[in-house]
Amino acid sequence: MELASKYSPAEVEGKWYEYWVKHGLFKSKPDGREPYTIVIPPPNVTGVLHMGHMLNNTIQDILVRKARLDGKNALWVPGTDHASIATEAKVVNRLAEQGIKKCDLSREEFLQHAWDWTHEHGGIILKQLRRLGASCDWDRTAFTMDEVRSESVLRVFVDLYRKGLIYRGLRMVNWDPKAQTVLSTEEVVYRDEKSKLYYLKYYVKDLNDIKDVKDNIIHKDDKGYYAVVATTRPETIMGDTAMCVNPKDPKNQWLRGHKVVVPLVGREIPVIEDRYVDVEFGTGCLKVTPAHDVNDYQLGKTHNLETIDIFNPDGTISDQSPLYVGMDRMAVRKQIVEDLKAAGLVEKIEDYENKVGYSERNPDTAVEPRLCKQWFLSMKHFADIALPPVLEGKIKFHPQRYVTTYRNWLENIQDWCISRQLWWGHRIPAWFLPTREEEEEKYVVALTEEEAVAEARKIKGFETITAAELRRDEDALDTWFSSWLWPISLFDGIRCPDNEEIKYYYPTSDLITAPDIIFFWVARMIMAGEEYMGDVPFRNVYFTGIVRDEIGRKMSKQLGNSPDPIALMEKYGADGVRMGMLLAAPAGNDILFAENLCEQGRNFCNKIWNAFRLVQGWQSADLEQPEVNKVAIRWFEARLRAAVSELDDLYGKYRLNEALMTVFKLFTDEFSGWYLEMVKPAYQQPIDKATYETTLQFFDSLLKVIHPFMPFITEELWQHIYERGEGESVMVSTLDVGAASVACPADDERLINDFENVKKVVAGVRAVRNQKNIANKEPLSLVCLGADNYASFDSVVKKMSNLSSIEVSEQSPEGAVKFLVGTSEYAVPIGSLIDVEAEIAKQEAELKRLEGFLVGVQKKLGNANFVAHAPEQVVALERKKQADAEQKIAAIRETLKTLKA
RNA sequence: GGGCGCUUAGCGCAGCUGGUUCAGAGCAUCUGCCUUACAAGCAGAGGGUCGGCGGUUCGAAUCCGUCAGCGCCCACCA
Repeated sequence: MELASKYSPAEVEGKWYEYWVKHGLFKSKPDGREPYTIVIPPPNVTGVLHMGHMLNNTIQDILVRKARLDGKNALWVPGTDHASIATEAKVVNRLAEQGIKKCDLSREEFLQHAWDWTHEHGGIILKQLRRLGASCDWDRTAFTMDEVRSESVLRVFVDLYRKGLIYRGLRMVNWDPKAQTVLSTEEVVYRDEKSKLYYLKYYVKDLNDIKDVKDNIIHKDDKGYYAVVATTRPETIMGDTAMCVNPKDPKNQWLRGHKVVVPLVGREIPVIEDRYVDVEFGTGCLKVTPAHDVNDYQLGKTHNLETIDIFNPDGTISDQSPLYVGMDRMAVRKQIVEDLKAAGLVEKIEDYENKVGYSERNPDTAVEPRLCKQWFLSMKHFADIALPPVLEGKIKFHPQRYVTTYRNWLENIQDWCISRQLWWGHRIPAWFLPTREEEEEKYVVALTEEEAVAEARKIKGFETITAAELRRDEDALDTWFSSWLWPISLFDGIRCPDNEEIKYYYPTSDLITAPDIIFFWVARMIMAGEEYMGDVPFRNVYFTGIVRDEIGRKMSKQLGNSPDPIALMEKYGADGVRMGMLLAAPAGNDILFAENLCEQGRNFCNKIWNAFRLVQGWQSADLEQPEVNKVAIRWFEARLRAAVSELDDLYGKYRLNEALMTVFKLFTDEFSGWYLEMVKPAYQQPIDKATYETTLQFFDSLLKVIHPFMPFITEELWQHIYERGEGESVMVSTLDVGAASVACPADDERLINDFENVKKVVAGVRAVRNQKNIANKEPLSLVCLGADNYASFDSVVKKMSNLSSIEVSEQSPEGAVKFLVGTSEYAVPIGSLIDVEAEIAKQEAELKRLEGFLVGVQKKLGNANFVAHAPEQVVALERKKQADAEQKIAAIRETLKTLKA
């Protein structure tokens, strides 16, 4: 078979992916083997693959493929998330493009549109993952809103309600005026913002004269006495129902017991006193708007203040306000400042920097604190059960430092607001009973309408109620309220807790995710796992970094700095991109992605491809095995074994980029650069059978070792290197590097170490060629001065540096360049080519370096304290260093003597 | 305001409980090679007083303190 000199991924990737799927190689069923399970962090159902997914899923695929090769029953479960708020926003936008408003549609009609959208776009991202090589068991593809998952969510809601952990209550919550829904505290992102601090005048009512003015700071103008209130949000003054000062504040004593007038609005409000107010901030006077600020709400409760909600859900001013009704809050801020100025009610305006909360999903929308009745989950209990497994190491975080983050969050946890004013999601299984307006609301929580009716009939006065009279809560649940069940619900462990699958696959092995959802998702999965399975949902959590561009900016659509993953894969091949991603991704650090990293991946593919071309072109014959081949094989066997055990260690520590680097060097340097060059027969000459067969075995092993990182090219070549049966695949093969048969691992180690020195000898000769411009074709000879310490590798040195002979001599020949490897000295006679001056300079430089080194060692050994305190081995080592250095120095002096003679 | 982490070669990083000639590999750079597997390659080379200062120690990139710079997370000061 004639092969192109370049690997072309496009021709092989699709083919092998189909092959894997066709033969069900990604599938898993419970059996007697040890399970290895990963559940995918479900991407948004309408999402499109981005670089973050690429990184995350590459890592998952590597781990799952590695587990398969280790003979485990590996399962990677795919699925998508309905992403309630994000998807609903997209649907609303699309409808808007068609001129349809959400409010004009019934719930059913809207949901129909949402499902249409889901069916249209849903799964695009999963198809894209196939392109990457993701070895998911696709038959198990789940959706957080499919039947099993939905029923699980509702059951859990009902269960937690009955356990008293879910409650409904009026609380100050975070409101997203654009999405028009409440958000959890975790969904609010605070950003530093340059704003203004407005100092407004609140005139004091009925105050004409002030008696005791000591320490007080009093403002007065021709309209009378006034207090000054600093605020960043002047538009909320319409909701002011008090002004507050600290009772201990000396400068504001004069305001105690008075009433002040809200500027522009004209409403009289009392001056209340509370220690909460910071005396140092602004003027020490705080305006209190209980409806629109969390702290003000608390003050309002303590001081029994009126609450005036001046905002509509969409962020416009409500008719509760005397002014600006119907205007948007942001517009009002501008307008009211103008109006206040015009009325002379602004004392001053200062530049100010403060933090403003924005909706995580609508980054341009400032969140509005709002008083709302919502459903909450009590978190204390969950924090209590979720903390120990992580602190005790039953779940390991990689990197470990996230344990602290996790603990801090759990120790200060707030109740979770789980209701959302959205339609796209799991509708809350609560039904309201008909009540009169002034009555407290009555409701029942049940899995179905029938059960709800039954429940309702138990309530006194509603014994004959019918389904038609019940009104189901319109709201949906927070998306994460379904995601937190994912590792359980995927195996139907909520509905059927004793089924075979959940018992086999749970707890899952590894979770691969980004650190920004540690609270949203990771922590809550642990809670749900402990609550419903009584066990952790996974053993390890590997936190990936954030994918940034090469100058460190977060990749985003707005910046346009995010490459299209599909285009990248077309250009470099999926394997190349996988390698590129991983090269940039040390565990726990952000990854600075640059396209040239994919180039490196592509180049590596090419390297493997060409190594295969070489081996594949060999003809084997019944020849005696040359000595050099025997040595090469012994060495590479040892080298491969060492690499395999090193890899196991690195995988265990989740240092995948280092593992990849190990594999890369093993193949490029050790195998291609050394092994193949050693056994390579002369052009068009046959190779002996034994070497040929061993080489194929090595290649086979190497492909297995590389496979988790680069599944496609390894499959392609693995299929060609030997005759394979239909359905066979490198991904389910087993790796045997004969580790068990090694009588003495130390032998391997010594062999590898010796070989490293042999490489240095070869490099020494090559360096001579380089300096003297001696072509590789021209054979040289090598003289080992004193003794040939690596005589058993002579055949290697000869072949690799093209030597005609290796001799041992006490005397250096005339016109030779010398070099040291360890303490052994070598000479390469080059006759008239020698540049005596240059050689002297070089040797003298080396001499100087060694003498300096020797002085350091001697100083150390001359220090009585060192000799007395340091461990014996360390001292012995220093002595050896000294002896070695002295020996080398003597050798160089000798060389210099002959050079100068 | 609290917490966590980072600072080692031009770049992104490794260096585990202090001691192998420990100051490293990869990429980039430079030099020489189109040597019949691979120029998407091969053979070589240069490059860092391990952020500053102080301490512990016989010995510090490694441990401790401190300062500086950077980053992340959490927090209701208007």
